[in-house]
Amino acid sequence: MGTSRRGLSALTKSYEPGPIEDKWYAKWIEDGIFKADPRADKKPFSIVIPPPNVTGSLHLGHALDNTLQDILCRAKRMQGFKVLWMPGTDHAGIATQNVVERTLMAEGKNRHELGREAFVKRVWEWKEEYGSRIIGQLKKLGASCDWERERFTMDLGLSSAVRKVFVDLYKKGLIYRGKYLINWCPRCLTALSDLEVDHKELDGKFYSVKYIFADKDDSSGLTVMTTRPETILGDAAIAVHPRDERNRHLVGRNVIVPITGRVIPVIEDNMVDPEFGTGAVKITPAHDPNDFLVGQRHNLESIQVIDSRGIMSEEAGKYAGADRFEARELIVSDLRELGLLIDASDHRHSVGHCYRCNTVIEPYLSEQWFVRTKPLADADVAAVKAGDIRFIPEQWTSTYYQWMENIRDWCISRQLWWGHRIPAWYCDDCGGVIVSEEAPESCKCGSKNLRQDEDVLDTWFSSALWPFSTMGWPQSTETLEAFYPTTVLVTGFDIIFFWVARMIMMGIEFMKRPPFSHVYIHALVRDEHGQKMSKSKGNVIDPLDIIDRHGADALRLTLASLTLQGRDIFLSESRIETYRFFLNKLWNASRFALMNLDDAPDAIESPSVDDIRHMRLHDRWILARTSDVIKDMTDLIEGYFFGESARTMYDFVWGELCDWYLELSKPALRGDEGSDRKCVTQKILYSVFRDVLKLLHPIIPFSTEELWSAFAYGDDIIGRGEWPVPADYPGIETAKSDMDYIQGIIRAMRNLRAEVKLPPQQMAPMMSIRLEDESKNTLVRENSDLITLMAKVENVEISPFGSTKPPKSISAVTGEWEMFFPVGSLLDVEREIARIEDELGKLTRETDRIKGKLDNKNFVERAPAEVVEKERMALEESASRSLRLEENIASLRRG
RNA sequence: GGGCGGAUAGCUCAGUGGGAGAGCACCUGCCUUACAAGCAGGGGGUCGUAGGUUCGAAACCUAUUCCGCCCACCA
Repeated sequence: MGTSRRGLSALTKSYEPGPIEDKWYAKWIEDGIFKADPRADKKPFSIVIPPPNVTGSLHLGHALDNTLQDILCRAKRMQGFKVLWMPGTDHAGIATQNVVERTLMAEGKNRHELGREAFVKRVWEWKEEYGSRIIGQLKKLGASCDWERERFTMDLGLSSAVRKVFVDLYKKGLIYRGKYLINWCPRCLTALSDLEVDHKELDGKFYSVKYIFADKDDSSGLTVMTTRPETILGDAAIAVHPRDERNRHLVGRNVIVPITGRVIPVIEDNMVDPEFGTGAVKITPAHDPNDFLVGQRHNLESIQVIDSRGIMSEEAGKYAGADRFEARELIVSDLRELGLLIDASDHRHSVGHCYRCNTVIEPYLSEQWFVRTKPLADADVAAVKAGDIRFIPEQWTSTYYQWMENIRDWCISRQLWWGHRIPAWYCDDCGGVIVSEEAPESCKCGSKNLRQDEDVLDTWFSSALWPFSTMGWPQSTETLEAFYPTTVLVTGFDIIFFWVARMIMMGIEFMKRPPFSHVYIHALVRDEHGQKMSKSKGNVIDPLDIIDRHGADALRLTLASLTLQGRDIFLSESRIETYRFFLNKLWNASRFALMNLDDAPDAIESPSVDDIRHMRLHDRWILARTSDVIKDMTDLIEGYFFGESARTMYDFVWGELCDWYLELSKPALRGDEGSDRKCVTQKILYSVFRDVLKLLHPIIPFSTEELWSAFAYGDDIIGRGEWPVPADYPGIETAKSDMDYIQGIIRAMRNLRAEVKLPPQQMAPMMSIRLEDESKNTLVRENSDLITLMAKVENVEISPFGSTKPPKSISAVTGEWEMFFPVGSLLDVEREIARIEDELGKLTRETDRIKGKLDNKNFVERAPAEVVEKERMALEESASRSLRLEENIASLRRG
């Protein structure tokens, strides 16, 4: 007996995550296993992290997103890929500026007192202090990013990429500047893109207002309906539909705007729905997006009565200085007094809100920069249609098309201080505009009075470049060469338009290739009742708190298990416990195995083909099932079936390995030391646990790593280990159906025991069980005691019948105590040889077919290289498989 | 208005043509030398509704109801 080198004594009696996790994370970093080597001679696999906001603290969305990415990266490393997982953070313009402004406010200051330069400096300081917090939290989760490559969207390199992209698009005419009606947040005091507006249904009033005709002798008028009476002050026309029989006679007449007394024309425009309301619409070009378009078509004046702060402007006359909502009330009451308010009915309608501060958006006329998106979007739709980009689950494809095909120009300028300043300069002398990557010395007119545009870019502009800007673009780098395009993007559906679509846009435009071939869209994490988690509801589960109490592995396993394609995740504490219990089960099963390997020779190994002779049914069965699970897991990971893969392991480890194999292996393990039976069982434990730990490692890296080291499988930490390969022992396929049969019988017997209330540990001399088939033939008669049964499974006898399903009926009779239990079978050598030979035949025919194909000159020369390569690999594979099968036959004959 | 998803056990959800399942909760019995964070057994569902296809439907088709989400310029 060799000295034990296994770490049983080091294993606590139950699974305690705390100290293990920090220890292993430090070791992984020290060993540099997360580093991506672009020069490695391996197939590439790359992911760029969805950069969390620097303001952020790890929430469950991040936890899920990064768990899934980590599972993929770790599995791919084990499968022999060179893996790059690119980490970093986003400067998150408005969000970060708001946070820092709040800290200023607490000091009784505001950013304007500080001035732009000092304020931006202050944000940088804030970023240096807090920006790394989320990175530390990702490490807690176990994220295997290549941290040495960490990027920030406002790094020097990324900033120069931003300027280059801006200038290029400007030169191509895809970026322009102009005065348009945009979404404006009166609190943040900046423009927002259409996407940054949240539409919410609100209860409001629908006011019917009378506009008197301007003709001196006519005191009648027409009625229009509005939800925003305060904009009456900015009315420039009344519009009706050209084919509206009810109203078309009004066209050409003039009406008097209530309160202001301004005289405006009645015009015709297709935008009006003749069926809706009175069929006549007031047109306020400066305060409504539709009206703005009508105003442009008819060359109407834009009268701005609300300013950037949402306050009525000088143009609003006596209402000037009032808040827009106050003004609404005042005007309604004035209209009522004037007798011009016909009606005010309740009306539910959708109102835009700022996605950052929830303030009601004001359509606001101002000078902004835009990206002309239509020409870019066409190529992006084409890329998805051509299959260059695949959405998983597929249903998101149509969502993407729908948006891309109806895309509108993207307002990219923001009136903020934190962000990438727009690289445009204005000449105070000639009024010219210079767009350039670097600050120009002077204007074309020779003037040096140049001012840079005050605005910064939408934060999503820089994140749109993330997949290539982080890899060093616009320089050409080894990293880009090796890892662009990335393999898969993993993110939530909430940023498909904000981010995914725009990355595709920029990737195709600047790299000529889509930035990723797969987009895995995962669900939202909600609370156990399906409610969105929010601080106000008090239903937030903090992942860091979960990690503290249950460990990162428990959280990761829970999230992975609940991730089923296309379905939201409802999370609760009790659910996390379920999976923590699993970790404990795995832990204790490992302790059991280690205990029984402890007296094994040091040089323990996997079972060999010759060992099959000493195996019992359950031995062959567990090897077969392990092989199945390896194959399943490989496919499931490849297809992004996270929930299914976690479930597969859960069910296999708990329901098969622990519940059945470990129990059935006990008699052999208690046998004489060095006996063939004991030795072969030890080999099986050794090899099955090795494969199980490997398969679980991507999902629960910390605990598997700890167990791996306790098993002393090798000096290599598990992250460098290879992905397991399905073993091919003779006789294991038939073991599965035979085992099914036995399990059926055992379950039936336990059932019966419970029904007749047979105490545990007690033999039942007066009871036997008779199992019958459908024709009432007695198949099995057995004493019901479980221990006896186990002993019987151990001493297998040859079965006279070949049924693969348990008998239909079972009845208990009292009678003589009779032992007769022909369960399962020993390996039927002749039958197994015949089966293998049959398989070998099929394999030979397949080999011949491929050989023929490869001998065909046309095929080799004309077919795509990868197809030919695939066939070559298939040939190699089947050749080595034939060899294995022949060895198996030889071994069976020897035995 | 357009699009998408869901409806299966008390709860949360698997199950893509042939025995209705898991976890949690509940009941019964067990501290059996890996694990009481465990083991064994059990109760509980006309698979939203109505048609259709099929020898056979929880699954496929059609219609319908309810719930959730996304998009959209309904003044």
